[in-house]
Amino acid sequence: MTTTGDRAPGRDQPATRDRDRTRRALLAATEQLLHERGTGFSLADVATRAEVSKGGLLHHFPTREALVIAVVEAGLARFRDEVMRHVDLAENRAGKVLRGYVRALCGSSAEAVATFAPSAWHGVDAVAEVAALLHADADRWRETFARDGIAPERSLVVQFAAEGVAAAIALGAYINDAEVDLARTSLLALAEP
Amino acid sequence: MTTTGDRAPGRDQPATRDRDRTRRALLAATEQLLHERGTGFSLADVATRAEVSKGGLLHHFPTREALVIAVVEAGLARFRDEVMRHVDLAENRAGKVLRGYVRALCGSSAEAVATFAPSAWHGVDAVAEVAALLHADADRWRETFARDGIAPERSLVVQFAAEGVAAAIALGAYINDAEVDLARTSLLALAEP
DNA sequence: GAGGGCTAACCGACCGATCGGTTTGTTGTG
DNA sequence: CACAACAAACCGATCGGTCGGTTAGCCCTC
Repeated sequence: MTTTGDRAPGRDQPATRDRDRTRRALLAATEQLLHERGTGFSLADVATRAEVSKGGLLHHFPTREALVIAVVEAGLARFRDEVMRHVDLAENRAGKVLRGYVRALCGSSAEAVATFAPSAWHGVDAVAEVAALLHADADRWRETFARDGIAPERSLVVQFAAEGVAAAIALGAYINDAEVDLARTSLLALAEP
Repeated sequence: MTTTGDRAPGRDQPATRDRDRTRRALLAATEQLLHERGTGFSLADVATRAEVSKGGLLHHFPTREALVIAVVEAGLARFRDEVMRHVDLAENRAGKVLRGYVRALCGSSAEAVATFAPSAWHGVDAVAEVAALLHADADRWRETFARDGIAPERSLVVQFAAEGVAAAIALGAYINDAEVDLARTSLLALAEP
C-alpha cells in the first residue's frame, strides 16, 4: 500500500489535497466515535477512521480539546438549521419554533436523530469550554422561544422533554416508535400558545 | 511513615478493618468523581479520595467496570427510594408515583438533585453493561407509572422533562430557581390523571 | 486466656499498553 | 522554490491491572 503511483482519480479517492474535505472527514469521524464511545475516544481512532494519519489530524486540530469544540460547534449549528427546516412558517401563531424543535427531535429515524441531536452526546460537557458552549446555546434557544411567544414554563418543559426523547431514541431500545409518536403528539399540543 | 505504632484511636480513623465501610467510601468517592469529571476519572484518584490504596480498591472491585456498575446500581436504588419518599400516599388518585418523581427531581437544592439523579451522570452509558442497567431501570419506571394509572404518553413526557430539569440543575447555571419552580408546577399539573 | 494458624483486607511497586502531543521528514502544489 | 498538507517515528505521562508481601481479625485448641 501507500504506492505513490496509484493515479486512479476515479472513485472516492481525494485525488488532490483538500483542506476542507479533510477537516470535514475528521469532524465526521469524531462525531461517530463520540456517539459510539463517548468522550473516551482516542485521536488515533479518529485519524484512522478519517483515513488520515495522526499527524495530519493534529495539523488541522492542534489539540484534542480543539477538535471536540469544533465538533460541538458544528453540531449545534447543524442542529439549529435542522430545527429551522422543521418550522412551518405558514403557522400564523406563537410557538412555531418550539414546534419545529419538537418535530426535529421526535420525528425522524434513529440515525437521523442521532445525527442531529447534540443532546445525544455522552459526557462532552466534561470539558469546561464545551460546557460553556452548550450553556450559551441553551440561552439562545430560550430567547428564540420567548421571542416566538412561548412562556418559559412551557418552553422549558417541552424542550427538556423533547431532548429526553431524542436521547432515548439515539441510545436505542429505550423507546419504540409508537411511544415516540405519542410523545411527539402531546409535545406538539403543549407547544401551542 | 507507615509507623505501626500510631495507636491514636481518636477522631475518624477507622481503627479496625471494615469491609462495608471501605466499600461505601470507595463508592462515594467514585460517585463524586463521576460528577466532577465524568467517566474520565482514574482508579488512582478514587483510591486517594477514599483514603485507600489502589491495591485496596482493586481488592474490593476487581475491575474498573465492576466499580462503575456498582456505583450505578447503588445510585439507581437510592434514587428509587428517594422518589418513593416523595410520594404522597394520601393522594387518592392516579399519578402518585409520577408526581413523586417530579418532586424528587424538580424540588430540592442543586446538591440534593445531583446526589439523587442518576440522569446527571455524564457518559456512564458508554459501558455496555451499564447501558443495560439503565435500560432495565427505565422499563421498571414505565411499569410503575402504568400501574399507577398514568397513560404512557403522559408519563413519557413528564419523566423525560423532569430528568432534563434535574440534569440542568446538576450541571448548574443552566436554569434558575424560578424556572425550576415553574417547571415543577407545570409538570405536577401534567402528572394529574 | 494465651498462642498458633488461617483468611481476608490491604499495601505499594511494577508492567504493558495507550494516550495526547512533538518533531522530523516527505510530497504535492501554486 | 516556498509553503501547505500530510506521514511516521517518537516521547513522556498516565492508565488499568497484576503481583508478592504484610498485617489485622477471628477461631480453635490446649
